[in-house]
Amino acid sequence: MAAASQATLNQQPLFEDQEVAPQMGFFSFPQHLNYPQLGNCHQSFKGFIIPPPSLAADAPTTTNLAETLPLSSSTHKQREGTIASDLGGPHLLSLQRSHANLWAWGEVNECLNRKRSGSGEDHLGLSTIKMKKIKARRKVREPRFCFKTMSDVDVLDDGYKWRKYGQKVVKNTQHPRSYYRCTQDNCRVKKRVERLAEDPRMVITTYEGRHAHSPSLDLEESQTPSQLNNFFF
DNA sequence: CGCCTTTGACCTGCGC
DNA sequence: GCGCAGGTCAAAGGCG
Repeated sequence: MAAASQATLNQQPLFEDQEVAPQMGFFSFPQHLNYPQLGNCHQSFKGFIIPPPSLAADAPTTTNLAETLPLSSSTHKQREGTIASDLGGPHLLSLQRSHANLWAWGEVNECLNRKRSGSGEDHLGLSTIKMKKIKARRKVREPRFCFKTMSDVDVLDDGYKWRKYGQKVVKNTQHPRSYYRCTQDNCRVKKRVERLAEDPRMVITTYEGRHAHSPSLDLEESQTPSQLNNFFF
């Protein structure tokens, strides 16, 4: 795997700018989410951690890397190039910064805020009230991870078996959002798939929760006990 | 027959 | 309290 992708959420971010580094990181598809099918292959799904959408009231529903990251152009281009070369194709892309991803962002931000001395508002202007609301909702939400890919097919082959349990037309979008649930017994992981309104070629996938089992492909093929031990933080 | 998708109804949270 | 929008349920039907 490329050196630039070595940093994960739990590791030292690869940023020169220490002011923004704690909030963002260049990472491989998070291992703790247990998607080896996505995270370990060459076209591993990588992206950028982007500040929570709730921190910017006028933030667009979705963003792209160039618009979002407060990095120097040279830094950005360098990383962008890394992504392109790693992918070797039109696959990978960026995390999405949407309402659907809000709880996940809240979780990331909460961790970051523990390191900071709190005041009425945090460094990015998030009000205490808003934070409380986010935390209140998070009580009933599993951690989420969201990313977008350019793909003709809606459902990515992540190694797990999913059963569709709902579809909903989302306001101001032409394409319906599909809801999937892991078919494994006792596994409550969910997945949402929708196409980007601005660019229907882009598929936005949101995972909610963590699998407590291995991908179905692994079950059928080779699986070692050590692999089974890697599912949790 | 079992598993899956479809789809309308229902539930829930949130903003006003 | 009301209405809206997102999320979920569950019955019905399709498919292998």
